[in-house]
Amino acid sequence: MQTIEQLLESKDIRVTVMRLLIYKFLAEKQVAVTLSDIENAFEKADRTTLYRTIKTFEEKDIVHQIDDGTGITKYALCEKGCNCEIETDLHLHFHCNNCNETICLTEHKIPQIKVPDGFVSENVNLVVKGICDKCSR
Amino acid sequence: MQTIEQLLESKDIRVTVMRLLIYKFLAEKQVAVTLSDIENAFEKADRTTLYRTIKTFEEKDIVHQIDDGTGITKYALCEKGCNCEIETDLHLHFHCNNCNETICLTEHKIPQIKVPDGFVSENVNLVVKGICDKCSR
DNA sequence: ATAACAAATGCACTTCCATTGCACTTACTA
DNA sequence: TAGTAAGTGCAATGGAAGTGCATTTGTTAT
Repeated sequence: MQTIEQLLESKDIRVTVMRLLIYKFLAEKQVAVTLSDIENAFEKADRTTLYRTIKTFEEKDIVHQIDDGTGITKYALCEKGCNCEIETDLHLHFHCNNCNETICLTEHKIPQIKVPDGFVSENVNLVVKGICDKCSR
Repeated sequence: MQTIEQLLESKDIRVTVMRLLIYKFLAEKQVAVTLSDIENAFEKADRTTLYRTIKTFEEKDIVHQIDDGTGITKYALCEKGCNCEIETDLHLHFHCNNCNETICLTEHKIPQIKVPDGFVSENVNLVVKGICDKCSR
């Protein structure tokens, strides 16, 4: 079990207090979060810092960006072994129309999508919308 | 073959010059367009009018909204028989990373997606990104 | 230890798109 | 044809993303 510090270092990310806090925040959350969510959780920190931290995490494949169709980009921690940069590893996201939360269904891989001749598929984004398990109970 | 006027009337949309023009514009386009695209095509018209016209069309299922991940919402005319409000009729969209255009692949239905127990799927949004046939030649 | 440098942070500002309120105009209806 | 409802145009707002620059913090080499 490696510490967060070790994880960050292994990804060539300098360890700072802010980054540790943001990482922990993301780790606690089971759902994808918006920048505003993070902002509200860290009222003392500047939005720019949070923004750039997330961008750094994204570049280094610590978080991945999710576009769930709400118009606001969300972010979620990559799971161990999540190779979100590799096309074949893409998982789908579930957006709850009730609680408005977006969840990574990591174990649900996206089926191979056929595109017409001449089209080259590089990337697939699949969002299922509906009611999540918490809300459907 | 029904005229555009008849189509609009059948959907309870009052026929106006502006609406006819916007409909024709959308019909000519083979790709999904942004509000700005429409705005540029009708420099004399106000942005608000275009915006609200599109929203009206959307409510009446004449156009459907596409979120291709560029952050800018696009719109495309529903094909005849396109029941975009019905889950099983969802088609996928292809976004070209080169020319930045988004195309409805109407004939490509989205495969049935399985979600975990407790989750209720109401809607599926699938965007494939890559290179379109025009750009890959 | 500390000077020097690089990276991280905070503040202010900008841009872009979506959306709304209100006044005015156009189109249907009695 | 007058009255009313809907459509349109102008102005303004708001939210989110992104950038420039000064300041602070952390790292490295002397």
